Amino acid sequence: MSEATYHIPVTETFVNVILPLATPKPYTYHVPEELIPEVKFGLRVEVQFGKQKRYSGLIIEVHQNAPEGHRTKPIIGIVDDAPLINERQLKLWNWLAGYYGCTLGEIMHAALPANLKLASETILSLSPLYDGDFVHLEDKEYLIAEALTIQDELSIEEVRDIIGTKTVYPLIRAMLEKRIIYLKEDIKEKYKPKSVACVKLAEPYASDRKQLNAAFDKLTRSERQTEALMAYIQLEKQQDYIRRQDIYKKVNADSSVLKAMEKKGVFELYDREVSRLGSYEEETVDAAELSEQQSDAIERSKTLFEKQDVVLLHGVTGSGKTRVYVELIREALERGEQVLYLLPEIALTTQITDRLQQIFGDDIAVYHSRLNNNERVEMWNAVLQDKPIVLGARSALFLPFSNLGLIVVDEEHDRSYKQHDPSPRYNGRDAAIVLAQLHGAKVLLGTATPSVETYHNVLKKKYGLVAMPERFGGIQMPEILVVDLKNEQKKRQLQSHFSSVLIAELKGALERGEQAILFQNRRGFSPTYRCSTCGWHAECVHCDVSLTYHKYFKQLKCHYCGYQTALPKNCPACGSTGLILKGFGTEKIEDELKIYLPTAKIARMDFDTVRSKHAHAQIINDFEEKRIDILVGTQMVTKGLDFENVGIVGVLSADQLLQFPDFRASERAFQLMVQVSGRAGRKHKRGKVIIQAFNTASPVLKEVFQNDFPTFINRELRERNDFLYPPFVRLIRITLKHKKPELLNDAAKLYAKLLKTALGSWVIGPAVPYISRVRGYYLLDFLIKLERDAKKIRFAKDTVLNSIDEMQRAEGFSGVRVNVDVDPF
DNA sequence: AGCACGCCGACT
DNA sequence: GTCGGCGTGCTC
Repeated sequence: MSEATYHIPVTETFVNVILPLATPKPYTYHVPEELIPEVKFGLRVEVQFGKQKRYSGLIIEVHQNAPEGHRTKPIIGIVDDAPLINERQLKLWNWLAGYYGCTLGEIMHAALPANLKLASETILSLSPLYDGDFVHLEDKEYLIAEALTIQDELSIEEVRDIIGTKTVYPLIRAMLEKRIIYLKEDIKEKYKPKSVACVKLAEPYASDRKQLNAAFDKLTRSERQTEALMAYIQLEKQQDYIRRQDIYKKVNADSSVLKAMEKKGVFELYDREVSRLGSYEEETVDAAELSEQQSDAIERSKTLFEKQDVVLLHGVTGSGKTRVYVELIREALERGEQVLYLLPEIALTTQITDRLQQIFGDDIAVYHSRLNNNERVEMWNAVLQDKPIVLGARSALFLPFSNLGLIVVDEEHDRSYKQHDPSPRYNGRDAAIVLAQLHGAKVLLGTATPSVETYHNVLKKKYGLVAMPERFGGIQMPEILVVDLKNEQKKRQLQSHFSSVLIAELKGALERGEQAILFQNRRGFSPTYRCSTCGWHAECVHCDVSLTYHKYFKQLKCHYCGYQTALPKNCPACGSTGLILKGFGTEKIEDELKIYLPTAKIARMDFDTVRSKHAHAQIINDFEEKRIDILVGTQMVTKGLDFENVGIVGVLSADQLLQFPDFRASERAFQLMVQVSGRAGRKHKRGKVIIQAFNTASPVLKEVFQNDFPTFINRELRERNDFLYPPFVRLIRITLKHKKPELLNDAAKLYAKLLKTALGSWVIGPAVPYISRVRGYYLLDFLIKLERDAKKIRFAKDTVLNSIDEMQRAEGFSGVRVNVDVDPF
């Protein structure tokens, strides 16, 4: 043999992995030889990240390019058999990260169900090498060692609790060195399939029924066992699989009976994995017959879709938009395509889900915030296995669709499509349009009150338009009355917050057996508690907001951070006892209505009354079944509810809607008032809407009153154009946060300089926002207005992000938190 | 998001 | 002095 040993040049294989963290970029790991054939896009791999933590990350690239400048760690293992995401999803993620200025990790964190994101936990145990002599231990070491004799394992968090300090690592390291304890890093699969205890026939009986007699012969001595076998044979005819529980119920047996039969070789006991997602058991029904307007809308949508990707279905409340969606969904299914139907979270009531399930049965799955972590994983898997229709809130657009043909974005105008708090701050409607493009799918935006940007896109012919101006079944639009509260006050007819007209109409409705909905855009009893002598008012200690009085809890509460405190009897500033509650919320309306209408059954629907899991559905159900006469509520009562017997809808204070301090106040007020009006008068009779206002001169009120969308949209577009607001410009809001106001100011000055050097006069700020402090953090805002020019916008976003880095690199500013919000309103 | 390192104020 | 909090930088 020659001296030259043939060294086969093995090219190393690497994978780029995203971790569900806010780190800016993917990380590169090398792949051990034995795993090379298995790695591919979309699989989760277990990797070490940092000194000891391990995570499951997602492979987004497999390549042979060794990274320069640093070593790589190996991947520890592969978690999945099949990819968890597809390439289109990654494209969507990349678009979101680029557009909304966040990291892929943050997107991944938002996109994947919690139970698919695995992270290791550090666990302490008592070392078997340790002799158990506690004498030489320090106090804290003793505490830990003692705890470990009681329970075998401790998490880091538990150690912190025992010691009572935040820093525990030095202690842990010391104990490790003394070999008192050892550490293990556990990464556990969090998803647990649900299984049920089942039973089946053992062989040979399972495959050869003729031998069943022999089985019966084995059981002659036990009546129970014979019965159980008979029960099995009977159940088998109706069910695909038989739960042991089914047998127990039928023959009053317990596990001992089946165990005995297993021993005799008649039955086999096994556990079967079952879905947590309920299946639809009832017969599906045909959708209702189409009205002429609906057939026209369907035809027109289809024609428009030949040339356009996005169509707005502008249909008044009660026009039957859902019926149009149903038809278009059905046709997409017939073409073998998947459909995503998006709704704002709180409109995802059983009213809409039941209706669609009756039509589509098990073809539809519902994805909403009430699902638990295991159910979410099962939804994810169901979509991986090509579930045809998904109905869900905005996060449903992260599900692993392979073949979308249609996305319905219902209540397109609804602002809760925009996520505000944790990054990614994305708009579900806009992301849905991008997702559709990636699939070559069509988007149907539906609403009775189109958003200004959507309608602008219609006017620019970017989107098609289908209008449904008539209500279904020839029902009339409600009659709208605007009541001038100044006038009522002058005539001394105002009873608390109720005009004489409203009270009279409510009484009339009750007498006729009709129901009513009252809308007040504030929860709690009273939004301010103030001193009539010196003007002091109760404020949150952590936030720059006034505290709301909640009568039920007898507490003042902060709606931003949850802080609560008792009502002081004397003014903390001047000692005066002249403290008064000012303003009103839903709780007060409910309370006082009971005085004026003592016989009415009144209920309230707001954040405070729907906290528990089924409360929301319960209230809606009670209202449907007429156990409630008058429903008082916040915006919740405006969304996605269809009731048949609502004679009166009241808006208690239109002023509050119109006074909001941002450029969307008019738009939102118009939408809310029209939406809530739409709840009135569905069957047989024309409904009435009563809008109370002190300032009746607002053009928006007139536009609502006259049901005049064209005038509203024209006026609104003109104003947006004049004052440079969306849709004529793009907005980016940057919020800087820090606990120390002086430091925040200095950081903001530096940041302002950096931004303004690059972007000039488009930068507005730093400005103290409407709420200047939240949860102990002071806030300063920047607003950037940008021309709608892709290159300039890209440049601006890069500048925004780079300047954050630069600002934070400056001495002392690294602790300044920064939120970037693209299209913030 | 952790975790280590290093600086600094409040205790023995 | 030293302990523990907190700001800062880094993780393939």
